[in-house]
Amino acid sequence: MGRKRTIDRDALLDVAEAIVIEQGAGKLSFDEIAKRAGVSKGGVLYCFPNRQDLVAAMARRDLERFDGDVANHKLNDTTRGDDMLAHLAATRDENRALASKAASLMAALAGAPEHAEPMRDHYRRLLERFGSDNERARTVLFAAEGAFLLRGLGLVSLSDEEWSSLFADMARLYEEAGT
Amino acid sequence: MGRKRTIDRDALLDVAEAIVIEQGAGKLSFDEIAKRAGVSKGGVLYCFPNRQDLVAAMARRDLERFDGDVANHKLNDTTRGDDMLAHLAATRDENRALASKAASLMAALAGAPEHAEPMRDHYRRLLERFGSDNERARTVLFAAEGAFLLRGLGLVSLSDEEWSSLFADMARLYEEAGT
DNA sequence: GTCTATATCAAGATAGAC
DNA sequence: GTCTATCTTGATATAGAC
Repeated sequence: MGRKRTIDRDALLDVAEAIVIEQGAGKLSFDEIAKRAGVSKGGVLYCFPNRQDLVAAMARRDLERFDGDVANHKLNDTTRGDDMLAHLAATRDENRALASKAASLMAALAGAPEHAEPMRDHYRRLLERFGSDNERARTVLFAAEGAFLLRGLGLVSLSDEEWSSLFADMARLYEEAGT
Repeated sequence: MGRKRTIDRDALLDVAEAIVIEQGAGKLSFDEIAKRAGVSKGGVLYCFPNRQDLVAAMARRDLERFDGDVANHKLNDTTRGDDMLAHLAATRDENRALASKAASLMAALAGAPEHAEPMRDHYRRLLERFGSDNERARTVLFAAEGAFLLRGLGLVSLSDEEWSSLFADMARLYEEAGT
């Protein structure tokens, strides 16, 4: 067994994710992660030197998952391979618990310029891809993100029907502009 | 002098606001408020029994100020007394530092259902006023809030021109739908 | 190189003195 | 009604075991 036993970073992220989903980002602590993961607090801190790094890692993993969702929607859906329609569909279908966690993470990262870089990068790419030559697309993008964030933060409640028709309206706006 | 000397809650909120603007909501502490306001930490905690109450009070004051801004835009502007256009104009013109603070507070309140009530109320009223019979208005509202939040949280950067034209597009969308 | 145990320090909160 | 003293928790740093 030359194989070194190392703490599974990804498993720690799973645990952290569960805590955030259950109790919100505010209740996320190294102690709690350590307890649930069955390692020492120091072990957790060896993997993630501080809170911001931990949150940033969670956000990064989340963004990758979301990009995967978008790619799936591009292939399987009524999006006809259109990037924006796939993005809207992925945002619309995001699981509520995960959306709430994502919003919570974004909030936790704000004001930590250093660690928010993956997040800023995500939005930079979105704006480049959609917004540079198409003003309407940019507006639609902000509408989707606004709805996603406000629902995720628990600041608005929308029924499933309202949610669907909201995103349908966004898609309509986007497609009309392309005409 | 039967007049009891009481700590000026509003002055404490001013101090807290200054800290959040300078250093972000994460750096807001009772110690710092007490030091700057020249009272004891216990005195501050007497006025605001805990962190969430403090943040909630800041948010409430903010929302009142914003409502005032909207009212002004309704009177003075090219909004022709239209509620939505006034709301868009007020959101567009929000001072950057204050917007950043507001976004920071929203983030801090999320996940504290109890204390986020004024905020949820704000959005509930907005959706009732604008979104109940007009789907397009709802979409535009989310676009404005999305842009406001993402910029406030420092996750997107938009030039002044981009910002203006984004809000111009929202106003256009809203007005077209009313036709 | 990876982790545990322990120490330190900041900040929220409480009890009770004034 | 305000302040002092103190408790507790959690983030982070360090020392050194494996």
